[in-house]
Amino acid sequence: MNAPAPMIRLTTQRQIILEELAKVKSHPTASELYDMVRKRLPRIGLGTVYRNLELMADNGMILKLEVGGTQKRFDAITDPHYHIRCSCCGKVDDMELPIIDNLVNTAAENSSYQILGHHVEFTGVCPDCQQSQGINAIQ
Amino acid sequence: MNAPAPMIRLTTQRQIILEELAKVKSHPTASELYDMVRKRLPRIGLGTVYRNLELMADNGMILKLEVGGTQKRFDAITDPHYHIRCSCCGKVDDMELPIIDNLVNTAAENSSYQILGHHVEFTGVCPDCQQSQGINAIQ
DNA sequence: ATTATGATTGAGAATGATTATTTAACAAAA
DNA sequence: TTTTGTTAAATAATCATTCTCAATCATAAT
Repeated sequence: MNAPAPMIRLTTQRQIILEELAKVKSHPTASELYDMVRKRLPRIGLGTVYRNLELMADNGMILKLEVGGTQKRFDAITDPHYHIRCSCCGKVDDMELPIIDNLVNTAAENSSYQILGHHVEFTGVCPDCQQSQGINAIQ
Repeated sequence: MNAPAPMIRLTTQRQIILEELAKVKSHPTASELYDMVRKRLPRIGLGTVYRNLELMADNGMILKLEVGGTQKRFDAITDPHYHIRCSCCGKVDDMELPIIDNLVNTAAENSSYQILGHHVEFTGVCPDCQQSQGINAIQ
C-alpha cells in the first residue's frame, strides 16, 4: 500500500480510460467510466476499468476521490482542489476555492498523527436540483 | 430524502445502540456497533442496527460520517468537528481544530450551489501505525 | 380487558460496488 | 521460436448495505 508505485505501461485500454476521463469535467464513477469506454472498446471488462483506475491512481496519473456517497469517483485533474457534492442527486463538482495549505500545518500542531493531506468536501444543492426542489417544495 | 425527519420513538434497541455509541470515543462502523450491541441484546439483527443508525442520523441524534474508506462510521457527538483518518489502518479520530465557519461563506460566494455544510477530512498515519511502519520501513 | 392499527423487529434474501481468481492473449527477452 | 512475464477478459467471490416480510410490540379506541 505504501510502495513507491511502479511505472506502468500505457496500454490501449489504459490510454482510452485516461482519455475518456480527461474528456469530461464531471467526476465519473468506475461504472460510468466503463460505459464511456465501452463505446470505443466494446469488449473491455468492468474489472479492467477498476484495476486500471486503481493503478493509475497509485501512480498519480489520476485522482481517486473518496467522497461521500457509495461509489468512488475519479478525476483526471491531479492538482489538489476541493469538491462539492449535491446532497440531492449525488453529483460532484469542483470547488473554485484555493487550497488552504495552512490547514495541514495547524493540523500537524494539534495531532499526534503524521499528517499526509486533507480534503474538504462541501455539501449543497446543485442548481438543477434547486429548480426541481422549488417545484416540489410547494406543500 | 429531504423531508424534515419525523420524530421517532426510543425503543430498547435504539436506546442501547445510542448508549453503546456514546460510550466510545472511536467512530465505529455499523458492524462494529452491531458486535457491541449484541453483547447486551444478543438477538438483535444487523438490519435493525443499520436501520436505526440511519433513522437516528436523519433525526440529528447522531452523526453519520461519510469519510473515506469502504464503510460508513457513526458518532454520538453531534457538534460539528473535523476528522482524521489513518491511511494505514483506517481508524478515524476527532481533530482538535475549530470549525472554519468562514469556509461556507467563501464557498457560497464562489459557487452556484446552495451550500448546506462542509466537512474536512485529514489523512495521516496514526501513532500506532507510525511505530509498526518504523519497523517495516527498514528496507 | 379486548381489539384494531400501525410501527418496529429479526431473519434472511437481494442488491450494488468492488476485489480476487482463472485462464487466455500478448509482448519483450533470450 | 521458445520462454517469461504482463495484461486482459470473464466470471466468481466478497463485502457492505438495503430490502422484504412475517411476527411481535406499543398505543389508542372501543
